[in-house]
Amino acid sequence: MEKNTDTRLAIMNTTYQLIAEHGIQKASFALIAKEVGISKPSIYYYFDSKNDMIYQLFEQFCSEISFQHFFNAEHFTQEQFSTQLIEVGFQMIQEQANDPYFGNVMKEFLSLAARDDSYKGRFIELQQDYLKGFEQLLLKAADWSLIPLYSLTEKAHILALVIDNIGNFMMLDDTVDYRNIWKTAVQLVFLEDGLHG
Amino acid sequence: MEKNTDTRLAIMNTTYQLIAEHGIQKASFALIAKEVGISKPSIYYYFDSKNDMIYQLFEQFCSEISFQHFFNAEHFTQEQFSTQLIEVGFQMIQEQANDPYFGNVMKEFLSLAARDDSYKGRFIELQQDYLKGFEQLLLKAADWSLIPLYSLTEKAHILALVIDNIGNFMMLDDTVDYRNIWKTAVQLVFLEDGLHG
DNA sequence: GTCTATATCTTGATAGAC
DNA sequence: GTCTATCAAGATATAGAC
Repeated sequence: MEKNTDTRLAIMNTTYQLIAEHGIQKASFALIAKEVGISKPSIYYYFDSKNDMIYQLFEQFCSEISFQHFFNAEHFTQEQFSTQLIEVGFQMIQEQANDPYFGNVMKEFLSLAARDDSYKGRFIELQQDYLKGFEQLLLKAADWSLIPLYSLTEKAHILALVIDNIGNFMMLDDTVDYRNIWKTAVQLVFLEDGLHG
Repeated sequence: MEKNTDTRLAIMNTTYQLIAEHGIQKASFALIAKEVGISKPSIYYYFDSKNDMIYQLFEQFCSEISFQHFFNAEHFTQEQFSTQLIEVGFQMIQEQANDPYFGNVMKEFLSLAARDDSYKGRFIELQQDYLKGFEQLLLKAADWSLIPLYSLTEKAHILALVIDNIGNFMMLDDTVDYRNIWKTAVQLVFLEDGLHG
């Protein structure tokens, strides 16, 4: 039985928007059904329960914001390393700014993760991907003698913290030049006369 | 009529914990009353509605995490500036780590703020306090020629993003040395041969 | 696949006695 | 101030016809 029909996609897309607008709890099957234009019990043909449906949405959400999705180590060159790192950060900031639902949905999933270990575990994976991912990236830069090994891990984590939190700050205050913050963060990490043991 | 009784405090403290454990929606008046050891309608003697009560808790929560609460510009000296900044950050990290409910409650309020402008407005105030606060702090350091004016605003914002997000990351992964990340971030900002125009 | 009808539970809130 | 009793609304989920 093939269940990846248009109806199923319509339910998931509509739910994504309704979660952003009203939160998970208030995005009821009644509301979703009304918005999609079907009856409430029809949703149960595609999903076992509301929990099941929310979790499938969550899995899809996570796969689209992985470290690898944005930062591919193979695309970095010795000559343009920091410039490329700045550019990829810009793309990430832009992509999240272009999806008006992204921030709200993220906040909903984060509050879910605070109380549910399934969600929490997935977020831990995601976070460690970013922490380790930036570390691998800077190690590559160190191989090319672009930065020293000293404090390399801490620098990687600073970049992870900054790029991650820019999205949160953007939601509340859009008068700040976040691209410039990211650019400065990368430049500080790649300073020639940087921190030394 | 004096309503700041022990019962009122018990209700608020219990609610704070229950929100951390079950989220705002599932922290029902029935559950709160049971936990406090009173009947459900008794809560209405102290609060007009659930919204009223949650918002009062939110106001108290916000006042306890203001920039001024941690970073008082008058306590910084020319000789020990960066060391003091590192130390105050350590205290902030420690204080949040000591309250096991803090992170979860914060996530709940953030998801509320995504859909309610009253909450959102208060969070914007808080965020701008931190952004402006760090900027004022670095301006003071610049007056003392401890850092150049170039990229000063961006550096201040980097510090705000890092210290704020450390709390979020700590919740998911406690194997990372977050104190060292903060220390490195401050050191990068205060590098003698830093960024220049 | 999609529907109508309905069961069951939980919620925030009120009435009114003491 | 605190209680018992109760209401109306909204939630998830199921039964069963088409």
